[in-house]
Amino acid sequence: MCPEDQVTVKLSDIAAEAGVSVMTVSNVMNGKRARVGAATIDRVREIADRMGYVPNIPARSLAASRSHIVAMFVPVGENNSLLVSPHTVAVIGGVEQQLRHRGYHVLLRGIEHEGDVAEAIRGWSLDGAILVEFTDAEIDRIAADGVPLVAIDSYSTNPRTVGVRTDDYRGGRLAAEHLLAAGHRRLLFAGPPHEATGVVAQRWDGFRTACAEAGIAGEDIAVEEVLTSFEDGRELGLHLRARHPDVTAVFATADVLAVGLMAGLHESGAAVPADLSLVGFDDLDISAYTTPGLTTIAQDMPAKVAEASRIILEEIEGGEGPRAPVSLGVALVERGSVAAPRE
Amino acid sequence: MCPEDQVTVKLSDIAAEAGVSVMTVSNVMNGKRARVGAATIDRVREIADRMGYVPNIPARSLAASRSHIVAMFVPVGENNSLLVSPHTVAVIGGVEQQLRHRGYHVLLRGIEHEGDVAEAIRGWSLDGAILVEFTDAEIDRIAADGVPLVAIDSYSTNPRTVGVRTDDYRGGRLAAEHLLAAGHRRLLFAGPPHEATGVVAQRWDGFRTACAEAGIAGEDIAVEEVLTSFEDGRELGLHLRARHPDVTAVFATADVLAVGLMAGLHESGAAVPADLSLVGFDDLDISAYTTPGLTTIAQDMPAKVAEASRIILEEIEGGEGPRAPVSLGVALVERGSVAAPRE
DNA sequence: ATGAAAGCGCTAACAG
DNA sequence: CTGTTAGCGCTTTCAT
Repeated sequence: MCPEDQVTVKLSDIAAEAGVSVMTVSNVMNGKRARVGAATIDRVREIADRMGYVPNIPARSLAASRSHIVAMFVPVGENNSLLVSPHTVAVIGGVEQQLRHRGYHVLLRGIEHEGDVAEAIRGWSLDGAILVEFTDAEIDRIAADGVPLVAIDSYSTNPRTVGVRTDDYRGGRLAAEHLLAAGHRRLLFAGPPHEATGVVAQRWDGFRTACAEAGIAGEDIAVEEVLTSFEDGRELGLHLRARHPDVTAVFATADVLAVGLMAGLHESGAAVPADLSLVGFDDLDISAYTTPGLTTIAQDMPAKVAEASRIILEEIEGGEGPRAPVSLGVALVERGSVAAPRE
Repeated sequence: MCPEDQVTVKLSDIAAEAGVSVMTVSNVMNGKRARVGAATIDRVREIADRMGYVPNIPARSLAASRSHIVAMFVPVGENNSLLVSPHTVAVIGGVEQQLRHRGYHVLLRGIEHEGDVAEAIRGWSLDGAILVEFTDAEIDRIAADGVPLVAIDSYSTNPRTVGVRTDDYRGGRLAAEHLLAAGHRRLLFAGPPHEATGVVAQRWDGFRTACAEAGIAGEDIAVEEVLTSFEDGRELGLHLRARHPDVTAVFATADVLAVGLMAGLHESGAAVPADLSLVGFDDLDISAYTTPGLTTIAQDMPAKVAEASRIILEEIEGGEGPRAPVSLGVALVERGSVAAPRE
């Protein structure tokens, strides 16, 4: 199918054909235009195309100790595979596209043991890596050196990594303010343990602060620690009214959780938003599909992907010096799950 | 952190330390146990650990023209990134885990142009590749040679690929039989165009055949061509009763579609299953969360992942000869979206 | 603007 | 069981 179906065309083949040295061809192929005459460039290009040249990536990586590969690391639990959350999926897919357009490749790698990260970086001569779904504590312990590391949704202060995340504090505030504006005073905060992840801690902080400004003390906010899953949300929903009879509104730190909550509430005979108002976080696709639609704090996923890609690329291609973490904007998306509290 | 923090420990360093040749170390590291004495193995192992040896993957790939890399190729539309469907996500995540445990690595690669596949295979010295979300027509055109290729959900007869898919024909039958058993006679089949993908063609075939056996001719089955998306399903749901006043049951070829349909029907004032029964396909997580729960044809995703991984690995490690495609089982999952037709 | 030499770290193939 | 000899295809460095 290809023009001249040589099994393997290499630089030296093109060099011979063009009557130039291997180095000249290499320079042409790598766009080092300053080092080669314009006429030569065109001729070499044409010959390479005609012969169906495909660069050998391992050879390039070995010689240059630079791979043009960026790894996406995702921790794997004992249970099973990776790519659990829709959020992670969006990040990985988006970053792959950005990097591909800039000539980089994506290695997808589940991490079982600490140390796998550093090992992979050395073994592959990675140009950079993006850490997804790691806890702050895990990121704190990362010791890989000399390679740009972007950590998604991290509040770790590990100086080797730069964090890219949503403005979670502001998101927490928005949720509280919206609920308070609707007239609610008895609130419940539902999410995973605060200490584990900075993300949740920030959302709690924003939520609590807005409440405090409205005269509601932190101790007066009910808190339920639940895992971020539909099932855990549903479970909580089933017993919510029994456990918190006076609560009139819930802020769940993730939409999956909120959607599960809604299902559990329905099952238990409670109506949303008539009996209980609900605000989620993320703005997943499914949040528009529930009945009622879920009012939620939307993350700016395209921006997150773009920033993560931009930073890793900049750091790889010459960037240096310490760099501040990036926080992306949030916005309240009103659907139908919030109303005034029942009298 | 590592024992002796050499920047780069290579085979020759270990060889020198152990007083053996580089080849011996190489053999030890690659588990070619037959070629090395037991005592030597232990000693070399110990030294390698102590020095913190990490194999250089590009070097290995170059020398062996074998990369231990399996690519996962996903087509990218003009629109944006890859990893769209939950289904694809599960496949990629699952396969990554299986391969990692067998010492292979996963390159995730969006495909923009035909030919990118063959180019990547050559350029990376890939050991194999898995094609996800390609249409049969696209797979027909793939010309890469000499490398095992597994195509997920493909009915292409391209002899260079081996298909791993669900028993879609049987799934179509199950859906029809369930609806017929509930007493429905006026059915609607909703899905993307049949010709484009073998998957849909098979489901239609099974559906139609079961209907025929019950005395319902193919012409008497209503058909709506819609894209596999929530929005398209919703759109259809909104106008369904107007367009097909006598239809009492719908088979949608995907759960996302079915869930959208359900939303549209609700909006239009139609009740599921009182006014209209609904069967989906896939058994996504969300299908358990709708109200009512969606009755659907479940795919055996773990089996799909396991088979795809097993086949690619077998083919890489010595397998040869033509191999038959694999079809995984399906099962009807009854939730609440099917009832007897209204009189 | 172009080329020659040297070697990246590893493995295949054969020799002992 | 172990060692030797040759590269894999490319880029670096330095010369011209």
